[in-house]
Amino acid sequence: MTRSAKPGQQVLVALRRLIADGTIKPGMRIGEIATAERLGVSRMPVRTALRALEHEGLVVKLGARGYTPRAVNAETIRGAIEVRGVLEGLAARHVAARHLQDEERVRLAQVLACGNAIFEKGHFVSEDLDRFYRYNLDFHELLLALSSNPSISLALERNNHLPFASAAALALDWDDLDAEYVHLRHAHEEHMAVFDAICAGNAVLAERLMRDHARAAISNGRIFKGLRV
Amino acid sequence: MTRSAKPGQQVLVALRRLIADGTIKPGMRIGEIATAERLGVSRMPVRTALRALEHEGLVVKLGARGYTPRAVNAETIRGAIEVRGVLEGLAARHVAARHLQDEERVRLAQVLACGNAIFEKGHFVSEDLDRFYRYNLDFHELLLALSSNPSISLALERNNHLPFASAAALALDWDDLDAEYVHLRHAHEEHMAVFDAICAGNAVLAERLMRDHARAAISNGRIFKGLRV
DNA sequence: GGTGCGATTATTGGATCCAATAACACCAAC
DNA sequence: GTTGGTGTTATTGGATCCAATAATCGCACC
Repeated sequence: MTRSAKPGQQVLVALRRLIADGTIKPGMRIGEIATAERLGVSRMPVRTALRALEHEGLVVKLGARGYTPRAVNAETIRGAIEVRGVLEGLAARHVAARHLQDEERVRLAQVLACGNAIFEKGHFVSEDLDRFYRYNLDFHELLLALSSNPSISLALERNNHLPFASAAALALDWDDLDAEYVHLRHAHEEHMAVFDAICAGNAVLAERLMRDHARAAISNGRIFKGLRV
Repeated sequence: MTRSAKPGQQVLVALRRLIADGTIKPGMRIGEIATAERLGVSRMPVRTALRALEHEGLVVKLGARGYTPRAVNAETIRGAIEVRGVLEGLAARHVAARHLQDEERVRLAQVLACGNAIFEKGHFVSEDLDRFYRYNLDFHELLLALSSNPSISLALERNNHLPFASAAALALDWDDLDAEYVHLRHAHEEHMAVFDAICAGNAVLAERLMRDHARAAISNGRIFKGLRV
């Protein structure tokens, strides 16, 4: 570990990376001692990190023989995305049900304006993927923040740790910008539809649109292209 | 701690109790050293337990000065129950959508038969509250198990740690058995309605009924009677 | 040759020790 | 009198050490 941050955080992010990029595959043992030596730290931060990852659902315990990455297949991800859709749908319903203050509506509109700015020139350049990533994250997070129900974010945290399950996971295809343009523009239009439903105070419509937004991510098979199933 | 179990589990349940019964109120500091001495164990299991409780959302960190119980008011609980309703609704929808195997339907019916047995004599004796508690838990857990989406259970675990938020929290009134009878019988009838919708393959109805089942727990003001708001 | 029991070994969980850090208090200077 | 800085102290995070436990390997007996 060349990073100079605190050992605890180092180990946490290092393990997440090792699991995410497949260096440690499901079925392989993750022992405290071996991991500690591998990362050049003591066993203690490794222990802490493993307990944390277990709580996040990224690893599972193997009795007295350490941990192993949780086996994650397409079905698991589909389920996690469905959970996200339902919870974000609940958030959208709440936001639509209580009438927003002007200041709050303006903040939402500003985020959406960022989205419009990305698409208005009619095509993508490669930086636009980064811009969309940022905009997309902002929209989803602001919606949760406006829902005034912290339990929703809390329940979502776990799913968001699973690869491909969070709203941040877009599985962007950096080679086919035109295809991404039409696809992500569609997602952006769904965002705007949710916004319209919220402004109209149509709670059930806002919820359904938000759910469909997640379902679109499921039916979009390209999400799984990077996954070894 | 007089218990002879493993220190780690001891500390975890001890802290949960101390927080649940109000011995440690929100705002009070929970330090590793003080807690370790109080429970007669080393600082290590206390540290582990506090990290776990933080992941569960029961305590929050106070910078470098330990932890404190998360302030939980009626609004928080309402939000958590709503999350539970949405997630259990999703489970019910899944169960209704895929057609159950006979063996699975029988298991559900058996659980419901336990419920019928509790109510058929037309009134409650005090043991019936325990029996209903067990039956209620079985029903909710079986539904989650049958949903074939482990992400739902995972997302629910956090909420279930909040007091009064889980399906196990019924806030039973041990003094007014007759009032409990009519109230819990209503809950039981809701369970049966969900079962009927599942057997009929009516997914949207099953989901709505399950949501309403949780909403009923919200509108049931007695849930909050034990809460210092 | 297979199975069961025992011993050894590896690995996690707990305790104690040490270092780094952040809060608090006190003192001095403006 | 107030404010800023410095020193002390308390508290968490990390490392090392120790004990308990479970798994594996080997040997003996059936």
